[in-house]
Amino acid sequence: MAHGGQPPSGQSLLFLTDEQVRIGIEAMFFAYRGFTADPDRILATKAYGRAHHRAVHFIHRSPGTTVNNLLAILGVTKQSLNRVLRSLIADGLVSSTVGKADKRERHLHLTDAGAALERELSDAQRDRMRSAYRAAGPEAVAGFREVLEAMMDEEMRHHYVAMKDRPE
Amino acid sequence: MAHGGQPPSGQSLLFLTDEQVRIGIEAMFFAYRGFTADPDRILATKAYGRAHHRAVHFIHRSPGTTVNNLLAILGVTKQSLNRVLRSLIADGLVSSTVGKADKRERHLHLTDAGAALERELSDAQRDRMRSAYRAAGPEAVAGFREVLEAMMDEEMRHHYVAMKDRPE
DNA sequence: GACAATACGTCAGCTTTGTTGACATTCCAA
DNA sequence: TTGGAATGTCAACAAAGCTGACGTATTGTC
Repeated sequence: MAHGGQPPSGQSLLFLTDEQVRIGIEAMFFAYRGFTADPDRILATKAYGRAHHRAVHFIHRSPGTTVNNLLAILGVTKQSLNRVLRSLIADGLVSSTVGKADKRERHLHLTDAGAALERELSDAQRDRMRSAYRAAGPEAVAGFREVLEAMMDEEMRHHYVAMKDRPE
Repeated sequence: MAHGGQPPSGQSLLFLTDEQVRIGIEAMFFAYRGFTADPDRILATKAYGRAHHRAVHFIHRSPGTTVNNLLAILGVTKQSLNRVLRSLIADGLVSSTVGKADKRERHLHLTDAGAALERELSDAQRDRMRSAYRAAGPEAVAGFREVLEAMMDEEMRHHYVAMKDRPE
């Protein structure tokens, strides 16, 4: 199981030692904290949480998406998502309209106010991400994304690739 | 603020467009889910949660660490950490010993049972991380870590660098 | 047309993990 | 000896996840 300080089988595999992998694990932990810190600060002033941010983000990204589709992307139960959507709709940030082809479906859109919140949150998160990108350089960014993509569950990778390949 | 589809000022800055940065944000979101998925599955069978995993991980990493130090690394309140530590101590996974130099401090160590749990969780998480590393290659891994480090808050980066530079 | 499946919403109750605030204890240091 | 730091505990609460059950509207199928 490759425990302890055993030598790697070749020079080119040094990056696969337990020690190297552990550093990556800790990097993910500490970086994710930074990743969410700025939006969290904004949300705390508005009685919303990270769950609201995620919903707003993906509704912005896929306008008109259905509840079921959002459920699959976020990976939570409908009861959990419903609680979030209810407050966003009640506060006039998200609109829910009955589907034309299939009237069972609800299509979700951001209102102007919802779009404003989305932009405020995204700006904060993007600023940090952009700084990190600039500090690390384009080749590092390419590697960053490759490793993250390889780390995803199969289903999440499908969602990710589909969104990535669809221009904004 | 670089909104919309405006052209970047130069070819080399293409990776800094809002679109590129947004892809990175979504990659972080989806990848973090995979990152925690395997340990979460194991923890669910043991009446523990992610908070227990984090405590066990960093106690393993810094044997004898104090409660205060752990608090700074984990970034939670002492009450929240205390709840987790109490159950780990009660279950015989962690030992808490009064400090020799400063008897106010408690030094935390994993017991044999605690070390066994740590290894079980780390093995699962490392397997996925190692697969991702192998799939992406050493240069991608270097970029991955550069971007993550640049994304951290200043204080977290200090913790990270200190741990990174201290061999296991 | 009857009936099963789907999409959505909601109620109730529970868990984990975070938060504040208040307060006691122990110990070090000025 | 007194003040402050480190630790721990109790209580109350909130965010955000979960399961299970149920209702309604709509759609697809036999």
